Amino acid sequence: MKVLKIPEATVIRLSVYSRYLEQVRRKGTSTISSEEIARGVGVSSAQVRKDLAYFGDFGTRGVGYNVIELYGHLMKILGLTRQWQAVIVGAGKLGSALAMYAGFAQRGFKIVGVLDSDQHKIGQKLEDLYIEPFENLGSVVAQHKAEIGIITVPAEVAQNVAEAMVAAGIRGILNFSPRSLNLSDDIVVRNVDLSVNLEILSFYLGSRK
Amino acid sequence: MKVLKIPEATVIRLSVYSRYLEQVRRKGTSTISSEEIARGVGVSSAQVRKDLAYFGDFGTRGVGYNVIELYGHLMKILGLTRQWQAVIVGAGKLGSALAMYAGFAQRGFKIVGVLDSDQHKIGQKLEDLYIEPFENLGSVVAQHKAEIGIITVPAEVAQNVAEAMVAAGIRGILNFSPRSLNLSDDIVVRNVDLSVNLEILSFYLGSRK
DNA sequence: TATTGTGAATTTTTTCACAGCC
DNA sequence: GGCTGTGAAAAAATTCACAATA
Repeated sequence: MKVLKIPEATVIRLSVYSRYLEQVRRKGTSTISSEEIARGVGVSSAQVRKDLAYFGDFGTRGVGYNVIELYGHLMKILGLTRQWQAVIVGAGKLGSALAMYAGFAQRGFKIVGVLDSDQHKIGQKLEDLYIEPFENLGSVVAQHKAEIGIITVPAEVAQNVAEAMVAAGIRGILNFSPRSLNLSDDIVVRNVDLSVNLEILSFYLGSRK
Repeated sequence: MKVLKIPEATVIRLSVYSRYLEQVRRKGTSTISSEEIARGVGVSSAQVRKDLAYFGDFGTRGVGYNVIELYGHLMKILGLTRQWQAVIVGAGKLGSALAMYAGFAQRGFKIVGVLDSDQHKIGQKLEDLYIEPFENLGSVVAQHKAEIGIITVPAEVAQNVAEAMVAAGIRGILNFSPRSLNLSDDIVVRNVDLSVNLEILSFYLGSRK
């Protein structure tokens, strides 16, 4: 095992492996081979072994991987052995749904604030949170030590919101707006443009009939 | 220009270029260089030219690309000059938000049905749609000629829902559940696991401080 | 025997750099 | 003079294939 730059595709797959293992673990299986993991998530077994080898020798030749152990390693690698605090800016349909989405909490991501600049939305309740004025961003981030920001505002204001987040101390941004953000490169950004994903389906559907 | 296999990364970028051009077009700019597009979306200009070259010679040497023309080409390539009908199965937080999400309609994707098997949800109104029983899947798909299915159900039932979609005639699936789907390979599948994206942020945030 | 870990080979993707053209 | 289109070069990611070993 050598330490070097990890392909982003590897990081994505590690996250996928970890969920698959979580599920395998619940069934009580104690040992698993790279071949089984591969089948479970739809990649090659060599790929699984290569991905894992970036981080250590987790398996036993002739036997496979201990499910609980490997799961633990992956959670550690992914930084999921702690809780992360996140704020959402943009309390439209998507932002509100994400604020209440159970999937995030299950993996240790806690939404500590939902902000918007629309007077009509401010004060509305989303489960146990109230929508707050965007101006509160700095204090919410500071108070809850949030490090992750989720952007669900229209494209036109995404850059401004991103800059405000960075000024407030946010270090990583999940950007649902269809606008590429221009930020200092010590800020980690992931773009999740939902329409892009439908458009990719459209491309492949269109060209095959 | 040669016709050969298009990298998926290229398809993703084409979708991103098309949105950037839409925005440029609204400002009234008539001509744009690969360098400007590159800056606008955060890739290299050679990448932009290479991506476009898979599909044709759209530019003029010494001048650049005609914005409206190039936009039209991209929309055509992506299969977005028509409307697509889509059904959503799973009317939880996420599914309900997606059903009302304006971003899809803006790009020609029309949600024609939202289905769930929970008696408490059936009959509820989501803007101009009513949540229908999952059993209606076949008839909804047939009636509206839906070709795209969006899965927002829990992991345990995702595979079943996917198979029912395929049986109903769906050809492309956007899968928001954290489970890899096992389907005949003439079905186009895109996985959009929202937690995976947060976990990737977590990985990069964790390893840099 | 079964399965990992990993160099080497292969394939894919990106970048370079410049001829060709407006 | 400026910018595209594209072969060639470089870099990155994946697959192969097998020695190592429980």
